Amino acid sequence: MSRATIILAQKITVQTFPTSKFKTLAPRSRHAQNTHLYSLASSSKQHSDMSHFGRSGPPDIRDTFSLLVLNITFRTTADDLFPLFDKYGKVVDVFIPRDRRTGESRGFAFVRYKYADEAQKAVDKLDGRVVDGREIMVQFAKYGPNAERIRDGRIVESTSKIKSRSRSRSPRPK
DNA sequence: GTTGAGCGTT
Repeated sequence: MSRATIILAQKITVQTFPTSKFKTLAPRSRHAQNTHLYSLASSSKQHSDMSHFGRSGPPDIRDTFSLLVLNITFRTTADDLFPLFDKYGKVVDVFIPRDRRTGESRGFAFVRYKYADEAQKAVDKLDGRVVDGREIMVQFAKYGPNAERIRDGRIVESTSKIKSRSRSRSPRPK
């Protein structure tokens, strides 16, 4: 109950965790660099340290439209792509697949938009643009969740399902 | 430390 007890406890804590132990976490932090930086769940734009790995799957892919971004530089990160793509619409998530062993980028990325028209506009505006000295190619993702939505590089889903920005949240049946 | 057609994580 004395202060000496607290000080003793602090010393024990320091001895239990030597500073050398933390070096193992420092070098390979590239894994959290390119993955899922932006999600709707987190209202604020978190930084690279925030990756929802460990949770169950992708953040929130309900009614999103994925774009495939090809021919990007191997050192281009999601932090570089997000400001560029977010200018043309609401970007829900940016994901860069990486090699599981080396952690290197595979040279392409997926950018998910919330609305279809904004995604289409990003394709028109950013396809062929030079990013980090390379000409990127932006197109709708052919495979994956919204494969049936895409025909010939455009969205052919029934427009009744693609509503305007006012998406009313229907009450969830129990 | 490099490379260059392609379609993605729990």
